[in-house]
Amino acid sequence: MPELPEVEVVRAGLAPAVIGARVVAVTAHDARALTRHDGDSAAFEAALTGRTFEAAARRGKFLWLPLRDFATTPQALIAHLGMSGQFLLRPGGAPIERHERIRIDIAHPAHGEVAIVFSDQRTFGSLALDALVPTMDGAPGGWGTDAAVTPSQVAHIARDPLDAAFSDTRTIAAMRAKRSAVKRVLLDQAVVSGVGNIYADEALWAARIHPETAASALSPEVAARLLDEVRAVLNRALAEGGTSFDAQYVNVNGQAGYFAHSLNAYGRAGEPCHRCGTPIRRIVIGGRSSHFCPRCQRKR
DNA sequence: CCCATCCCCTGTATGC
DNA sequence: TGCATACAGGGGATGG
Repeated sequence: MPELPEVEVVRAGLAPAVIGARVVAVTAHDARALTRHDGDSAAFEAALTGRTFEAAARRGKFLWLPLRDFATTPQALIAHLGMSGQFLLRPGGAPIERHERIRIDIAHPAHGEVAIVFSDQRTFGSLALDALVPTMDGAPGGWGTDAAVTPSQVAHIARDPLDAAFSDTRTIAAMRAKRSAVKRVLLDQAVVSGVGNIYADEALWAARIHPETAASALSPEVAARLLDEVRAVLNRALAEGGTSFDAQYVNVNGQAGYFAHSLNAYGRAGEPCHRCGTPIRRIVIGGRSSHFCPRCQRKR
């Protein structure tokens, strides 16, 4: 479940099940789900078995579960869901899922035996064990953790707009330093994280900005308004459990979110704009489809 | 730095 | 009906 709201739904679902739980067994069915891991499947299984999860954290679209220290370098199990990754919580011994890639059997002091199933149709998602490194700004690494660390693979990812330590001022400056189309800049996880193709289109529609506008051409005020709309749409989607078009995008219990009903631009090519009735247009920017209202979102 | 292109995969919808 | 093609919410690598 790719974008921030969907990933946060997963993080929040995992947290109560995994915090304080000990890994009893790990089964990596498919090595493609370990492309981020430095080592083979056997090494991953061995390194994770016996460890205890201490938290469930997230920054942007990255998730990580910090592991209780073994008096070595602090580590976390890191996950990126890619396009179609899912974490499903199942009873211990539950049958294998259709696109199951990795299974982590845990024992929780209160909930007993649970299987964490990482399932992924398109295999762009992956898990890894990664070292935790200090954050640049000394603030907590992300949602769900007080520790000022992130996995090394997350160090280059900007804070997301729902992060308490997110800086509007710095993000606006970073956006305006780019001459690329604002749509591309919203998708650049090193500038602002957590925004994907759906919510970029929705925020631009709400802010009435044409997606091909150069980010550098936005005034500080307009950039600030765009950022406010990004935050607003992420919060609304989160409140509705995320956006689900099909069975790929579900929470840890396999349930879909409701935000698809609230979309104003994404996937609505040819349908009337909810503000002015003009048909929504679809163009390609940076190889990704972009949906906008040609009347409300003028290029200036 | 910026940009376009390609890659990793599987499944579904669409057009011929 | 079969077959080819386009497209899908991600990110990273590469070459110009």
